[in-house]
Amino acid sequence: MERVMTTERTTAETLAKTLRDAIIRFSRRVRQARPVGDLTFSQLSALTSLQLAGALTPRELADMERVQPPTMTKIVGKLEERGLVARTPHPTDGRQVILAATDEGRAVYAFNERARNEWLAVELERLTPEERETLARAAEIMQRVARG
Amino acid sequence: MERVMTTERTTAETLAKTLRDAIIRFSRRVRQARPVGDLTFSQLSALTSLQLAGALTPRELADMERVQPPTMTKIVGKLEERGLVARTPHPTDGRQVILAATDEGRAVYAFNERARNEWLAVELERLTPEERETLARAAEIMQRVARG
DNA sequence: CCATGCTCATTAGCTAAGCTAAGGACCGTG
DNA sequence: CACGGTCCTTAGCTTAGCTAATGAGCATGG
Repeated sequence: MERVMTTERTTAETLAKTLRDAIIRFSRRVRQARPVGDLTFSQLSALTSLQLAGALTPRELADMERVQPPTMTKIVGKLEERGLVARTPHPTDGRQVILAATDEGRAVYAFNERARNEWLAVELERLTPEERETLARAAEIMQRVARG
Repeated sequence: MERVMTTERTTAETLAKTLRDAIIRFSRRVRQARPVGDLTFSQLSALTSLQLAGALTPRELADMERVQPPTMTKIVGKLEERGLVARTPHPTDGRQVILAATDEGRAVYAFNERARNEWLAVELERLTPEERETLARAAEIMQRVARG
């Protein structure tokens, strides 16, 4: 029992390091392939959450995206500058605002949903179906871990 | 054939989005769990590469880490401030320097190799062996994709 | 030996995004 | 009404990503 736990622990630690390294390299590579002017990871992720949820308060969006509210204020500020997100007063609470994707934001979201020229999608296309399946499963596991 | 390719393309695009979302959430979560004062992802990754390679020029390290040289200059500067990395003149080229981990840097690396209290390692320990295997395989695939 | 083109690392300047602390407006409750 | 709590934003700081520029140094050809 002690030996089994030690083995699992060693495996988990090695995996933690391996995963961290892989993610940082992968993320950098994807970022480098992003055309200048396109939305950043954080912006696109926020827009996606907004689109899927319909409308959210900044607090809700920050929680969903796993950042603190001031960070989300900044990200949303950028999206708003680009006309992709709009704010309206909250119906019942004067402290709050409601964020929602604009028509243009929805168009950008839809475009990203089917970005045929995107470097990452092209690279993933070159993997075997098994490898893609592995990545899909890993993504699901990571989302679960991130939710805590 | 056309249908198969369309299916693969759709799958790859969906996977690209899924993977991006998972990675950004996961990365943020791991970052939030990092004790104040610990090395950042980028710093730890650079230190790891240095440790494993023994010694590198800034250019080599930047290439290995997939960033531009000025970025690596900054990251290394931080590591140097903390006494984890040292510079020596290049033996034959006056333009270059050699970077290597210090004794302290090696100790930090070794500590991170077996960080038993690290949040991520603890979380990974709670997964099934199959799930860990999936993540390990995914990490390998991501490294390969990142190398291009 | 000299001129030239190239390479190296760094600095400068900018952007983005992460955090905590603080401030002001607003809400809910006793 | 007073108070405690919540909301979003601003302020201030850090880290890290990029491109452009700079000055030192190297390699090569004449």
